[in-house]
Amino acid sequence: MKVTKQQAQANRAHIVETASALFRERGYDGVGIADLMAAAGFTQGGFYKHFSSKADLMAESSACGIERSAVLTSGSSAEEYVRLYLAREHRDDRASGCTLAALCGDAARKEEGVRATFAAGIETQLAVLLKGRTESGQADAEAARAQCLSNMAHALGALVMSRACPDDSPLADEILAVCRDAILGTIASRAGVEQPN
Amino acid sequence: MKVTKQQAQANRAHIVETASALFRERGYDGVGIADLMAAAGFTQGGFYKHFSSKADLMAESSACGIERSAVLTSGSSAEEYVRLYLAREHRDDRASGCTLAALCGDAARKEEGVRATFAAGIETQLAVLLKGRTESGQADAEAARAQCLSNMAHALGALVMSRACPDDSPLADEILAVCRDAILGTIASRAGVEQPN
DNA sequence: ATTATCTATAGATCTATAGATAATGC
DNA sequence: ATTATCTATAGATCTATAGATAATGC
Repeated sequence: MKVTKQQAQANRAHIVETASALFRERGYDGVGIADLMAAAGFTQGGFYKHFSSKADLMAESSACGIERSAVLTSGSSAEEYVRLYLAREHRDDRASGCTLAALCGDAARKEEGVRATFAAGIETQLAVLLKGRTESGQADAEAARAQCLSNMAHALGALVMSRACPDDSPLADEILAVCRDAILGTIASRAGVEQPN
Repeated sequence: MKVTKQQAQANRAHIVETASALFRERGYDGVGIADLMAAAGFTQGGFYKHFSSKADLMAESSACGIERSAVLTSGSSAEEYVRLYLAREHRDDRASGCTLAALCGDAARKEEGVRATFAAGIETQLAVLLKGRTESGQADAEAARAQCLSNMAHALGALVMSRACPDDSPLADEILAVCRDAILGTIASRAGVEQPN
């Protein structure tokens, strides 16, 4: 029954990734330890050799999911990012979509450890969005940070509002469309102002 | 033990309001029937003479909470609304704050009935925001609707992101501040364009 | 007679632990 | 000898129902 240390580490990582997807899909309270371990191919009893508690796993799997999408999107332009983020495909696929959007409502009610992970994740995603930009002055750098943070909140709000609507609701699509255009507008107006410099 | 029909109706309404606040504070899955009924001053057994199921109450209490804030905010200007919505006081008081923001993440995973309530609530709130405005043409009316919907998503996103951060986190305050300024900017620029007409 | 509320409980969860098993690792 | 995983279960939930109680409503 015992496996090699290397295999045990791989099993642990697999449990974290399975949890990341399941939590995004059903919420922290919608996934039991037995559910999760079965989905990962194990029985529930083994869980506590890997994690000290469910809250411990909530923080670790959320950090993993946020890190994963930061890496995935680090090559995209701001415009591409917005278009993909506010697409129907993303809205309808919570399990592999944005962790911040899928779980921020749940995280707000969980212990400090989970929320610290979220704050760190927001900073990680913000760093990705700011990566291509090279503002010269202090004031410009602050303005760039403010604009990216505002755009993140705008896109996240659109996604969670759209998901709260019934399936195939026109309103759900309208929300994505109007916010996509509004955010793309802020990106375009910035390009218009800065490129001439 | 029995009470008058009038009293029973009042008791029912009181349970709905208690549920509305508790759900906003702890989420749908964070409030049990026994919890709720005790908070309202009853025992759990009486619940099912008033409601057919917990899901039934989730939809009704959410509709009640959304309706309540629509009425409350119907006298405010767009600017006042944004300032109150993105204030620390609102962020830190989920129980009496925006129902859409407090529960949209939960609602996304609940049955169609709850989500239909949310879509209707978004339209209700949108109607309040558009009330003072009298656009002449079809195109202007559509643009006004798009802008209000976009601003709603932006503000809601800022609130839920801020709430997902640890208590007293600088990032949580920063999110509120940058989004408040960004949204106020869209309102001011509209005023600048339209007032000269 | 009807019924709003109460007490009590059935049946199904869920987190976490205890102890057994069978493989690794020294 | 150690330990990753398994089976089994304790103890605490939670939704919903059954039946008793004591008041209203006709």
